[in-house]
Amino acid sequence: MINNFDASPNYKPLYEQIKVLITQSLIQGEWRPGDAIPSEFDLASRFKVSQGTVRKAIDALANERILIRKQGKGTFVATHEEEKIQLRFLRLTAEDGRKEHLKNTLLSFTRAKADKEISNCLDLKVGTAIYEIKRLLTFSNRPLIYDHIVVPASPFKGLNGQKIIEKQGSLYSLYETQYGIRMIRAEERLKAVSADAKIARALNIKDKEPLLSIERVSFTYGDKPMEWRLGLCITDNHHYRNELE
Amino acid sequence: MINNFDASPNYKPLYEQIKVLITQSLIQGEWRPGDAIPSEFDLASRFKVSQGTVRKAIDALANERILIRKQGKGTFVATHEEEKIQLRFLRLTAEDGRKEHLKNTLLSFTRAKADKEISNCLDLKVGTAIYEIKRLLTFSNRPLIYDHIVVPASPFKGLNGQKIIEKQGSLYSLYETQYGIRMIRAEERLKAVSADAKIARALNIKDKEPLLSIERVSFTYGDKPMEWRLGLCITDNHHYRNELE
DNA sequence: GAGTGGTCTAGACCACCAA
DNA sequence: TGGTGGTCTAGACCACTCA
Repeated sequence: MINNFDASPNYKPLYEQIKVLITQSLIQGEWRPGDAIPSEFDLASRFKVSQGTVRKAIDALANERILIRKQGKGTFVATHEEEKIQLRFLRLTAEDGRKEHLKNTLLSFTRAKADKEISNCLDLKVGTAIYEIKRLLTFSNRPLIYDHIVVPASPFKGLNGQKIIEKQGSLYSLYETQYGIRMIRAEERLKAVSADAKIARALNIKDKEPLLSIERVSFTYGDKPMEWRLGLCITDNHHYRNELE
Repeated sequence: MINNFDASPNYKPLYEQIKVLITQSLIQGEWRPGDAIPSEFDLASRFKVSQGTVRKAIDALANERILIRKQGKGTFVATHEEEKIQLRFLRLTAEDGRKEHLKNTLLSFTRAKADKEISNCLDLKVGTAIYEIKRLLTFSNRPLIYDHIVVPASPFKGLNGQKIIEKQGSLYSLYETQYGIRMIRAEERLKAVSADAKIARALNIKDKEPLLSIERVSFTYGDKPMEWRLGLCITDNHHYRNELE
C-alpha cells in the first residue's frame, strides 16, 4: 500500500484502495454473506494503514449497504436474509399501507440459451446457457405480479424449480444462501403497458388493463450484472414507492 | 455546544448537532442557494468544535446534496440551477437514450383553497390558500406529460402564470431564484392508469391508453412538504429510470 | 472486563484555486 | 502565495455486547 500522492497521474486515496481490497475479498468469498469481517484494527494492521483509514473505507461500503456495522459486535457482510423487510427491491405497497401475505407460484423453469438482448443485458456471449423462471406473485391471495426472470446458468449451477418452490422466500436470499451471490444494486426501467391476452389470463384481469412494467437488471459485487427480470404489476390498489434525493 | 455523553438520555453526537445548526442557518436564509458558506475552520471556531467535527457534519449534508463542496474554492449551498441535468427529479428518458428538446406549456394557473387531501399531503390546514398549476411537458415537440401541481400560496406570494411562462426552465429553479426555496428530496408513488377523455385529448392520444402516473410530494429544508404534483406520462417510447441500492 | 464499533480532537501534509 | 477542501495518522474516550 503506497501513498503515491503526486507520483502517479491516476492517484487514488488510500481508503479507496482499501475499499477495493475489501471488495476483492468479498468477490473471492473470503467472507460470505452474514459473516463477520475482521475488526477495524485487524484490517488496519493487515493493510498497513491506520484504523481511521480502514474506517473510512468501511463507512463507504456500509453506506452502499454492502457491509453492516453493529456496535459492540463487529462488521458483517450484508444479507437479504436479515433485512426486516424481506424483499428489499420490492417497492410495491398497498394503497392503505397495510401488510400483506405474500406467496409465489412457479409457472415454469427452463434452461435456454441467451439471445442477443439478454446477453447484452447480462454481459454474456450470445448462446451462453441461462435459466428462465416465470412465476406469479400473490398478495393476500390476489395475483398481482407476473415475473419473468433470467439468470446465467453457470454461477447458479444446479438451480431448479424444486429449489425455488421449497425456498418460499425471496429469490435473492436463495442466491445468497445457496450460491454466495449477493445483489448489491439494481437498475430499473418503468413503463405503463397494456396487458396482453396471456398475461391478463394469468393475472385474472381483463385484456388491455394497464399494468406497471418493471424491467430490472441486478448487479453483484464488482458491479457485475447477474439477473434480468421483467415484472408486470397490477396497480389499481397498489403503488410503487420511490424516494428522490 | 456540550458534549453530553451520558448526561442526557437522548444523546446526539456533536456532528449531528452541528448539522442541525447548519440546517437552521439554511432555513433562516443566512446562506441562499448558490452562496458559499464559511470555511470549515471558521465554522469550527464559531461552533467551538474541531474542524474534523464540522467536516463530518458537512459530509452528511453534502451526501444529501444539500451542500456542494468544491476543492480549493469552498462549500456552497446546492442549487437546481447549476446541475448539469437541469431537471434533477425528472426521470423520464427516451428508450434510445438520446437528448431531447423540452418545452412546457402552461394550461392554467389558479388560486384555490386546500381540500382535505391536499392539506394532508402538504401539512396545511384545510382551506389554506394554494396555487394550482396545470401544464403540458413536450419532448421534441411531442406532448408526453400532463402535470398538475399544487403549492401553498403564502411562501410563493406573487407567483403567477406570467412568471412561469417567462422562466421556461424547471419550476424548481424558479422556486429557488425567486423565493429561496430549494427542494431537497421527494417521495413518489407510481402507478399504471388509463387515460381519461380529458387527459387523452390534451396529450393527443386515444382514450384508455396506459399512462404512467407519478404522484410526488417534494420537501424543503427541515423536511417540510412544499409541493404536490401529479404527472401523467406517455411511456410507449420512454421509460422512468430508477436505481435501487 | 475485554473487544468491538462510534465520536472527537489535533496536527501534518497534499491538491486545487484565485489573485 | 495564501486559503480552501481532502487525506491520513495517532490517541483518547464513550457506548454497546457478551462471556
